[in-house]
Amino acid sequence: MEDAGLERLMSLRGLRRTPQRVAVWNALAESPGQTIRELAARLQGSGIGQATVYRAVRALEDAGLLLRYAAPRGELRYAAVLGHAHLLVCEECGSVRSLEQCGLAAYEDEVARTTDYRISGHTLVVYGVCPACQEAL
Amino acid sequence: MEDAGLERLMSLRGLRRTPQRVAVWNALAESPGQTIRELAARLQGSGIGQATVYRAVRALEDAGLLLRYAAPRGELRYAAVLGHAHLLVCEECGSVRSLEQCGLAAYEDEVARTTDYRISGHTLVVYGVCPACQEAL
DNA sequence: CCGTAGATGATAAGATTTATCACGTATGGA
DNA sequence: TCCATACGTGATAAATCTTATCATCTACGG
Repeated sequence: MEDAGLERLMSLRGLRRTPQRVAVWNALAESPGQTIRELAARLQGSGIGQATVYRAVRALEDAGLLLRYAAPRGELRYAAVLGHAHLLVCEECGSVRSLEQCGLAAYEDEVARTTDYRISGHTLVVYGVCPACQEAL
Repeated sequence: MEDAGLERLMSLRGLRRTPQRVAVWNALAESPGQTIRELAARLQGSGIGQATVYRAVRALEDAGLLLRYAAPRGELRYAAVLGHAHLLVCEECGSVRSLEQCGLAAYEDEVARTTDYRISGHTLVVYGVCPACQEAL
C-alpha cells in the first residue's frame, strides 16, 4: 500500500500517525465517496469512536490528505488523496475516482491576470456516467 | 435586476415562482457565499420560515440556479448563478465571485477520452486572496 | 525508556435538518 | 377574469448530525 507516502505526509504536516487516523484514511482509500457518518458507522466496528472519526477527518483534510466535495442531496463526501487531484463522480452509481492529471495551471494564470487575485489552489469535481452504468442504461 | 432570466429559468425547470424562492435567490445574489442557516436567519425577518429556506435552496439548486460548494471548516455555502459558472473564493475575507469564463471543455474531452466516462458537467472552485485582502496583509 | 503534548473514547450537550399537517397561493384552463 | 387544484408555506415537533467535556491513553522526541 502507499502507506509510506501517507506516513511521510502526515509527519510533514505535524500529524501524529495514530491507528485511528490511518484507519480513516484507508477506509476512504478503499471506498471513496463516503460521508462522515457512513465512515463512523463502518469504523465503530473497529472500536473507533465517532468523535474520533470527525476529528480525524478534519485533521486529514486540513493536511490535504482528504478531498471533500459537495455531492447531490446536499451531502459532504470525502475521498483519500495523496497529492493534488480532481474527482470524477458517477451520477448513476455514485462511485468516485480521482484524476491525477491537472490541466488548470493555464486557467489559474488567466484568472489571476484578469481578477488580480493571488491564486492558491482549486477544487474540481467532474460529473458524468461511468462505463459500467452506461452499459446498464 | 436579472429577474427576467430567473423567472424564465424557474418556469423552464417546473418551479413555481414564489416570493420566498425569489427572496432566497436574491439574497444569495446580493451576498454570495452564505450558509443555509445564515440565509434562514436573514430571511426570518422577512417572515420566511426556516423550513422554507431549506426547501427553496434544495429546489433552486436542483434547478441549477444555485451553486453549492464545500467551504473551509466543513461548511456548505451557496451562491446564485444564472447559468454555468465557476466560483472564486477569497480565503481571507470569504468573499465569493463567479467566473463566467470556462476553459474546461478541452479538459473534459480529455477526461472522457481517457476514462470512457460520459461527462455531463463539473464544479470548479478556485481559492485565492482578493486584491483588497492582499493590500491589508 | 520517559515525559509530555496531543489524541482518544464515552457520553452529554448543542446545533442542524427533516417530517408533519393544516392552511395558503401560483398556475393553467374554462 | 375566475376557479380548481396541485404545489408551496409556516410552525413546531422529531430526528439527526456535530461538537464539547473530561478522564485516560499513547505517539514521539529526547
